Amino acid sequence: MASDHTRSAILAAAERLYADRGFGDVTLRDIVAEANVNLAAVNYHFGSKDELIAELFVTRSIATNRERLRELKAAEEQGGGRAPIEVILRALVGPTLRGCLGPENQRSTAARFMIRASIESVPPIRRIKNREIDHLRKFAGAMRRSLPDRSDIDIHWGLNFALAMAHHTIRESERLTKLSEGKCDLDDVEDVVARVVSVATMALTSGKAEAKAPSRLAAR
Amino acid sequence: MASDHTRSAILAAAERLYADRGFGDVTLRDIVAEANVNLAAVNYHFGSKDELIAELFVTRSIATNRERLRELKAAEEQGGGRAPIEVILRALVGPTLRGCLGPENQRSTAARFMIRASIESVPPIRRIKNREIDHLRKFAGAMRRSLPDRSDIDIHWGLNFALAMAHHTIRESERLTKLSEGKCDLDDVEDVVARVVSVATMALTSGKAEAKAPSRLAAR
DNA sequence: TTGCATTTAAAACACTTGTATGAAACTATC
DNA sequence: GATAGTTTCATACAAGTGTTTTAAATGCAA
Repeated sequence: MASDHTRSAILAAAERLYADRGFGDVTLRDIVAEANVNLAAVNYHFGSKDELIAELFVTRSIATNRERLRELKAAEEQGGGRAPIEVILRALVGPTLRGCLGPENQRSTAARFMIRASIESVPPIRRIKNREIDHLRKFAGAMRRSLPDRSDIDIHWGLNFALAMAHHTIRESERLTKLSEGKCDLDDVEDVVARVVSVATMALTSGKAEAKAPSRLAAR
Repeated sequence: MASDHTRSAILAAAERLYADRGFGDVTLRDIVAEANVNLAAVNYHFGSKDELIAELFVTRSIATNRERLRELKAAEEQGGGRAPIEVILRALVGPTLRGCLGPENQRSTAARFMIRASIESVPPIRRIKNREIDHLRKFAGAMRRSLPDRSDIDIHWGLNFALAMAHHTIRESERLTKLSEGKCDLDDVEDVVARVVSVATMALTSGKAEAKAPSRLAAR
């Protein structure tokens, strides 16, 4: 692999095109034209179109997952094995939201690519997402340690709702902006994170086991 | 249009195949084989493949939207123009969840088709969904009337989060079941509705304007 | 340079896709 | 029962797809 020039040109061109026009109508010929390389180069370097897409997605998502786990681990170590639920939730949804929203990220190729991946759900990407369960289990475990009085059911529903709010906000960010006539500011990512964490925390702490220590809500 | 036999056979076959295998790998030839009709019949009766898909989706979603508005209108009339926020939220997410989850619905073709439509987001369906904004605006209006002290921003975030939880739960129902090892019971639709409504209500009533009348949480 | 593996190149392959065509079969009306 | 309009059918079409092939070029080591 002398220079990797062709290979990385393909990756960059593919990510750009997919980000702009979606997976549906970008062909290998579009990609190689954009990258100024030969058509056969894609199959030579990646084996198939699907493997190219998979590599693009894996690259971006392991970065996010690593950041998630880093934040989670740091929080649990600092709390002696038990992190506050808000911090856990922030570690869960923060990296994803920061990676896709925000004034600069909105225009970054990587961010737009990940939004597309979240919207269109093409087979190679779905396969990778299915392997994400082990990753999520770590968060379920941390949440259980943080809220030992809550049932497993509640924990999983809270996890589900937290991911729901984060992913849906990313995926439908355009519609939310239009619906609210620009009032909901998606460029202020930390505000979005705080809102999601706040609601998810309420979901997890309200009701049954609330008596002992009504956890402080995440900052507005 | 003598009998409509061919036309409805195509619709039924298409919905079944799309529900089972997704939009990605179902061709017109698959559909006409399943329906036992001629290939050209699809273009004759529907004009194009996209229009066939659109008709399938429109049929199902106007039913849901009508039910949503019916519940909303009934609630507002009963309350003299102001319905409790829980009831509004229930009208928003109830019909959708009931249409896609539940022990029988899970296996109904229509439900599985709508889940697919929610996951794959193919162009003709996306076009229709984009026209849904006016519909959602009616709910935003009702929510504003119900919670006059909340800012428009909060209202729209609440609306966004409610839809997020409902749609994500539908879309990722399989993963949630796997992740929770079957503990989260998605067959009990009314429990799911209650959970979503409860969390969304908290999102909309906590903090700033909570003082006056802390709304009763939706039943567990 | 010579030899060898890696990389690029052009072309064609094999196949699937949605759609269009034109004739045949059918249905209902006069 | 002939006719006009509708529906069905077999088939062809045209375009586009990812992938393969075969050969040429390139880079690197001996």
